Amino acid sequence: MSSYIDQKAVAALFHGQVANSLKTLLENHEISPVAIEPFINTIHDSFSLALSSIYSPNMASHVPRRSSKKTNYGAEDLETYTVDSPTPRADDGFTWRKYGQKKIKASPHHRCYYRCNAKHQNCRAKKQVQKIEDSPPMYRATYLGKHDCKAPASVVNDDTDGSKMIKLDQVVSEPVMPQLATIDHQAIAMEDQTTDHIMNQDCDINDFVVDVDEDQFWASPYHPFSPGNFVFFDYNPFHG
DNA sequence: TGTATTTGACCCGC
DNA sequence: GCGGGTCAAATACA
Repeated sequence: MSSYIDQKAVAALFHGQVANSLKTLLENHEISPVAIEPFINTIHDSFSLALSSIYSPNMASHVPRRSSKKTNYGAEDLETYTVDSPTPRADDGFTWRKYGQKKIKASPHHRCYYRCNAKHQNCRAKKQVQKIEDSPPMYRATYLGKHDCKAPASVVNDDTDGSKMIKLDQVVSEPVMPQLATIDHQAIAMEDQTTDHIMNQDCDINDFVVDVDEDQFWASPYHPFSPGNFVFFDYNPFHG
């Protein structure tokens, strides 16, 4: 458990290395103060996420846990995990279709039910979103089951120095791949709390960490400043 | 007109 | 019976 926490914190800190890009842009006078804001938000949120990963009592919520209730109407034994976020984000890389909303007794807020809306793909993944705090606003998304559909992002190999590159199929305003990391054989979703801020400011920065052949890294396409370019933050705590 | 959302009813486990 | 999850008709919207 602590291993996962450390890795998540490290991952978030690596994410904060977007500061390097900001530094370069500032040195070259390439961007305006307005354009800087997404970077600042990214850096700020990355460190906040890192700290929360270490200290937050909610960190246990990121651990995959079995659903205690056996409803789901014939669904298989689903592995679930939860992600807390200050925004009720829906753009987590998949298209979700809302199919229900329920008032929960134990909470003053409604719980919303979504299922994967992948076209022509019989995906049975589901998602529940519920507001768990008012101030500051905090939402908890519970993901149930695995996606049978193809994620809207693809992984391609890069010939250079063994790096692997994430290529988004969608660009601005399209959903962002959720940050799925597999650590110790546990599926863990790492919420990118920064993406919403950035997306809301019409800045196309999509960041995610993936696990490919046990090598983890950040890939950050920095549109519109350097369209088509990806910045890699090699991250591999195992190979230190 | 097709698609997504809303919402009350129904189903199921405890 | 209660509470949570799902269904499906009605409604909204592009």
